[in-house]
Amino acid sequence: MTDENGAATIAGVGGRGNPLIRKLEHACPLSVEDRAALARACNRTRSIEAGQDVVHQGDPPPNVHLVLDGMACHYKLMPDGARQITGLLLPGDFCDPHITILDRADHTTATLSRCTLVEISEPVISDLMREHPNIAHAFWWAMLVNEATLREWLAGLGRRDGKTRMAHLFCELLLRLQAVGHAEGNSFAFPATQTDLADILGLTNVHVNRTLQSLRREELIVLDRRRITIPDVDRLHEFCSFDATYLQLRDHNGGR
Amino acid sequence: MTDENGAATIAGVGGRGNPLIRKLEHACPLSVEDRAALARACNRTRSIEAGQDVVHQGDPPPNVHLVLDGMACHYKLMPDGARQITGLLLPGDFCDPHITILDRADHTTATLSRCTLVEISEPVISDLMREHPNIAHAFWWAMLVNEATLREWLAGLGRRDGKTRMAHLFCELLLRLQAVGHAEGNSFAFPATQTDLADILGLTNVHVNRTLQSLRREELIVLDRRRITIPDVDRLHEFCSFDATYLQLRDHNGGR
DNA sequence: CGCGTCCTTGACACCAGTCAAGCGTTGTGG
DNA sequence: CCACAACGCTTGACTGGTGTCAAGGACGCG
Repeated sequence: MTDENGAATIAGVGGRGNPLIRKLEHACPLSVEDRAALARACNRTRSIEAGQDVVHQGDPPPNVHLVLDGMACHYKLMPDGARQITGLLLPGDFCDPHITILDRADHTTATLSRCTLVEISEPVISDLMREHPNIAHAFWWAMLVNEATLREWLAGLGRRDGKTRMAHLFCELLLRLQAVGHAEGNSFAFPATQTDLADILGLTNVHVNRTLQSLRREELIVLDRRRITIPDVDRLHEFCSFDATYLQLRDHNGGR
Repeated sequence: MTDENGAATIAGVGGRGNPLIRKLEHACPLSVEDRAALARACNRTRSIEAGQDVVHQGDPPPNVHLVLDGMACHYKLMPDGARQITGLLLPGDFCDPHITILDRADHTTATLSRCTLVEISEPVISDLMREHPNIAHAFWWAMLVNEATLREWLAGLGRRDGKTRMAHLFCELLLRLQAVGHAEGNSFAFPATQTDLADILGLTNVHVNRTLQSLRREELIVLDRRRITIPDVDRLHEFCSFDATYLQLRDHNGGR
C-alpha cells in the first residue's frame, strides 16, 4: 500500500503544487507558515488503486482522508444494491474534518481511479485549526462549499433532466479542477466509467451512454480516452444554465 | 411582524419545551448553564406567515435563523422557474451557524407554514460556542447531521421511486419531530401543500397526489386535515427500507 | 488466445410529466 | 347571505424520459 513513485509525489505536494493549498487559497490568503504547516500534514502519502473502498458505511468514523491526486467519491448503497454517489473528491478535497463527532459513517468513501491519499488524524486537524486561524477559516469554508455542492446536486437530481444534469456536472468538474491546477485549458482527465457516471447522475449506465453520445453529437463536449474537453465553455454553461456561485471560487488561477 | 401571542411563546421557549435545547441534547448532555444560555439567545421571537421568503438566494448571508415552531425550508429556483426544496427546517433547526463565511447565499429560506423564528447574530453564535464547549460540539453535530440528511435525500432522489421516496420522507419527519417533542404518538402536523411536497421529492404535484393516494390506499399512512398519522411505523419503515442512522438520534425521548 | 471489463445498440415497458378540466373549501366584499 | 375569486386537491388521457433486458463489439491484460 505504500507509495511506489513516492519520491516524486512527496516533492510535489510540498510546494505550490499541493492541491490542498491551492484549494484553500480560494477561501482566504494563507501565510508562509500556514502553507508550511499544511505541507507538513501531507507528508505521508499512500497510493490506492481504482475501485477500492477506503471507509465503509457503518464503520466508526476514521481519520480524515485527503485526496492529493486522482478521483474518489462518497457513495451510499441502497437496499436493492443500487449505488448513489453523493460526492466527488478531487485533488485537494477531503471529507468533513469533524466527522469524528458522529458515531458511525453514513456513507462509504471509495476511489474511482488510482489515487494518492493522505490520512490525517483528528488531533492533527485540531492543532492545525487552533494554531492557524486562516486554516480554520478555510476548513470551514471548504465544509460549507461541500454542503452547497450537495444542494446543487440535489436540485439537479430533482429538477434537471439527464442531459443538462450531465452537462452541469462537467461544468462543475472543469472549474473545480482548474481551481487546483488539475485541468489543462478546457480539458481534464475523467477516469470514471460510464457506470460510475450513472451512479453520480442517478441514471443507468445505458442511459448515460446515450446521453453522452447526444452531448458529443452536439459538440458540447469531446470525450477521448477518458479525457473530457469542452470546446466552448460558454455554450456548455448556457446549455445547462450553469451558475458557479455555489463553488465560491475566487478569480481562477488568481490565488489570494 | 412582532409576535402576537408573544407571551405564551416566550414562556414556552425558556423551559424544557425549547425545541433547540431538545434537539441539541441528542448530541450531548447540556448543563443548566448551557440550557440557560441557549434559552437567552432565543428570547426575541417573531412570527411569520406561510409562504414568505426569509432570506433570498444571492443575498449576502444574514444572521442565523432558528425555527421554534412551524415548518420552513431551503429551496433553489431553477432557471425554468421550477423549485427544488433542499432541506426542511423543523422546530429546533437552524441554517448553518457559519454561513456568514460565504459571500452570498446559494439558496432561499422560506416558510411553509406560519412560523415562530428567532434570529441570532453571528457574534452571539460565536460567543455561545466559545463559552460553552458542549454547545459548540452540539452545533458541529447539528451541521454534520444536516449534511448527512442532504446525502440521504440525494440518494433518495437518485435511486428511489416516488412512492418509497415519499414514505422515506414521512419516516424521517416523524423521527425528527418526535425528537423535539412536536409529534403526538405516531402522528404529526404536516402543513405543506402537495405542491410543496412535490418540490421536496422532485416530482410534480399531480404525481404527488397519486402517490399519496396510493400510500393511503395501502394504509401505510393516514392524512387528514394536514396531519399525518402512521398506523404501523414498522411497516412503513420496511416498505421504504428506512434506516435512521443518518439522523444520529439517541434513544428517542430519552435525553442524554 | 481467451477472458473480463467497459462500451454500444435495439426493442420494449413503465414511471412520471404535461395538459386540461372539474371539484371543494376558504375568505372576501357587495 | 350569496357571488365570486383564489387556492389546493382530484381525475383522465396522452406523452415522453428513463429503465430493463438482451446481445454484440471493442479493448486491455494475463
